Amino acid sequence: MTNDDQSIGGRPTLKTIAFMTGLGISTVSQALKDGPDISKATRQRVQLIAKQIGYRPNRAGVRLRTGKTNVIALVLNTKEESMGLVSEMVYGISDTLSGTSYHLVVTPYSLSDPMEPIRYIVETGSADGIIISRTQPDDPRVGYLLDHGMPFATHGRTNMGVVHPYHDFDNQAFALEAVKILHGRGRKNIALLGPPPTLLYQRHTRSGFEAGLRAFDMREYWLGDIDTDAELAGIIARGRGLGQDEARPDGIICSAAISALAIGAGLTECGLRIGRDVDLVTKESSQLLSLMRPEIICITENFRAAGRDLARAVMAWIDGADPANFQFLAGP
Amino acid sequence: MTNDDQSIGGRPTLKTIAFMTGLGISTVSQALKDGPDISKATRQRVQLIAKQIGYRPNRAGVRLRTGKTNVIALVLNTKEESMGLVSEMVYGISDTLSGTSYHLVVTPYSLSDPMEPIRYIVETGSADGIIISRTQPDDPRVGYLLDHGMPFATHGRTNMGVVHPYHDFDNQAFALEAVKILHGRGRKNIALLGPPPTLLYQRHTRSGFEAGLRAFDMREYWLGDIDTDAELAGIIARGRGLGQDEARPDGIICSAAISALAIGAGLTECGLRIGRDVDLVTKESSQLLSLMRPEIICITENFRAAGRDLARAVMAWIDGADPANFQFLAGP
DNA sequence: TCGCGGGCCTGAATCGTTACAGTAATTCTA
DNA sequence: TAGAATTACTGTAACGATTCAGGCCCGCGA
Repeated sequence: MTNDDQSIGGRPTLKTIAFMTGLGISTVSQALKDGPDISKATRQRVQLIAKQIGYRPNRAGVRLRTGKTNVIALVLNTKEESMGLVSEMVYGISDTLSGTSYHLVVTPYSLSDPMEPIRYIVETGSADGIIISRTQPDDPRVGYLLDHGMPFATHGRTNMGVVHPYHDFDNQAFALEAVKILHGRGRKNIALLGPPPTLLYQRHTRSGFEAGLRAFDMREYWLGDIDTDAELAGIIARGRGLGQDEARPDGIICSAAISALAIGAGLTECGLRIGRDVDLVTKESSQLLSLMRPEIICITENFRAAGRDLARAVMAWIDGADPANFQFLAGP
Repeated sequence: MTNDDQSIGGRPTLKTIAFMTGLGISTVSQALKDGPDISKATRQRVQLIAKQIGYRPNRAGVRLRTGKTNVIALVLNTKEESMGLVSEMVYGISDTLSGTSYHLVVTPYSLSDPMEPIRYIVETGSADGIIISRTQPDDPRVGYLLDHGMPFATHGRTNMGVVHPYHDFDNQAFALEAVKILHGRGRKNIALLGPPPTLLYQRHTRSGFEAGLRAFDMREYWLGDIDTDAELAGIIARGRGLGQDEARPDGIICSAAISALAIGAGLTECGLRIGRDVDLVTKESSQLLSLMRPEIICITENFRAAGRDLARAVMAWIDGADPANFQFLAGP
C-alpha cells in the first residue's frame, strides 16, 4: 500500500513499473512475459517502459519463487589442463551464454571424489544444468544426474546405454588419421601415448589406432603402462628410454600436446631428431605447439567449440528439448 | 499455520528445523548464527540438528533478504591467455573460496568495452566482489567500483593515487633480474618485448629494464612498436627480422612465454640458436617452457598464488577489512 | 431483461531468510 | 513487594517474483 518512493532510488522492480503504469504488480509480471490474459496494448506499454528504465528481473526473486537459478555449472577437475582446455571451454560456454540470462559458475574439485561437487549442486539446487568433463565409460555422475533429473552435458561420451547430450572429439578418427599420416611418411613401428584407461576416449583412440595399424599393415610398439595423465617427468623419462632402445618406434601418436612435448624432450635428449628419426603426431588445441615445435605434426581439437556445443545442449535440455538431439561428434 | 509435511520431503529449511525443535523460525535463524538473545542450550540444540539433517541456507532466500549474493565474479578479457592464466587463476581463486559460502562466477567479455561487464555486475548486484585483470594505469573500472562501493581486487596495480587491494608480480624486479642474467652471460645489446603500454606493468617492466641497463652498462636494442599482445604471426615475423639484422640484439627479454616462443621461432627460422647466438629470458607461468625449451631462460610468475591472494583480498574487503592490508607484490 | 461467458486486470499467498518490535516469565533493585 | 530490567523466545513484515483464484465490465443469446 505504501507506494513511497518508487520513482526514484534503487534498481527498478516490478513494483516500480506497476507504479509508473498504474497497473498491478501481477499484471506487469504477466505483461512482461507476454501472458495471453493481458491486452496487447498493455503488454506493449509495459514492455516499453521496462526497456526504457532498464528493468532486469531480480535473480534472487525469480530463483526463490520458481527455483530457476539461471546458472550453468562447469565442474572441472584440477587435473584438467590440456593446455588451454579450461580457458577455451570457459570462453566457448560464455559465447553461448552471453545474451541469455545464464551465468557461468565454475566449480573445480581437487578432491579424489568426482561426485562431491555434483552432489552439492544437485542437493542445494544451485544450478539449472551442469557441464562435466573427463567422462568415464561408466560414469557415476551421469547416472546420478539422470536419476535426479538434473540436465547436464558431458565432454566426452559414456558407454552406459543411456542417452544424454555430449560433445566429443572423434578420437577414433584422430588416431586413424594419425596412423595414416605416419604411414604416408614411411613409418612402420608406431607407439601410442593415449589417455588413461579410466576415460572412455582411451578406447576410441585405441580402436582407431588399431584399425589404422591393420589397414596399413603397420605394427605397434607397446609403450606400457603410461598415459597422458602421467607426471611429465615420467613421460620425459619414457622418451629418454625410447631414445636408448634399439627397437624404438619410428612414429609416436600422442593424445595431448603437453605429453607430446614431454616425450619429444626425452627423445631429443638422446640426440634423436623429431621429424627425421622419429615422427610425432599429436592432438593439440592451440597454435602454441606448432610454434614451439613445428616438427611435431598437429591435429587440432577445438575446445571452444566444445564449450559452445555443451552449453547449447544443456540450455536446450533445461528448456525441455530432447537430449538425444544434442550429441555432437567433432571430426579431426 | 499449516505445518503439513515438514518432516519428510525436500531440502530442509529453517521451517523444518523449527518444526523439529518446536521453536519458532526466527529463533532458529538467530540460534544458527549464535545470536546472543538465544540461550546457549538452544543454540547448541539447533545447531546440532541443523548439522544432522544437513541444513544449508537457501542462497536465494538469503540473497533476496540481505542482498548478499555470496558470489565473487572473475571478469576476464578473452584476449587473456598467458598460457594457463585463466585456469591457474580460477583454480587459485577456488582454492580460497572452497570451504566458504562463496561461488565463483566467470564473466568473460570479448567486447571492446571493459566497463560493460563491470557495470552489469554493479547494476544488477550480481556479486559481492569482483576480481579484474589487465589493469591499466588509470583504470576506469577501479574508479567506478570505488564510487559504487563494490569491493574488488585487481591483478596488477594502478597508478591512480587510490588504495585498493591488488596482487601484482614485481615486473620491475623481473626485468632487472633478467638483465642481470643476460649480463652474467656476457650479453650487451638487449631487446625488450614487453606488455602493451596501456597496461601499467609495462612501465614497471621498462623501469626495471632500464635500471638494469644502466647498472650493468648495457644498451637497448629498440624493438619498436610491438608488444606481447601482438598477433603471434607478427611476433614471429619480428623474430625473423631480428635474425636478418646485422646489429641484432644478443639478448631478448620477454614478458610472456608465448611471445618468447614466437620470437624464438622467428629467430630459429633464420638459423640462430637460442642460448648461443641469442639469449632469451622470459616470464612464464607453468613448468612447460622450462621443460620443453630448456634453452630459454625462465622466470616464473605464479598465477595460482595470484588467484588465491585476490580472492582473499576481496573476501576480506567484503567483510569490512581495510583494503590497504591486501596489497601483494610477488617477487620473481 | 436476465444470465453467462470472455477479456482484462488485481490481490493474496508463497518461496526462505532476516530484522525488528513485541511478549511472557523470571530476576533484580530499592 | 512493586516496579524495572533482563532473558529467551515469537510473530510480522519485508525482499522481488510468480501463480492462481477471483472480480469487474461488457456483449451476446434466450
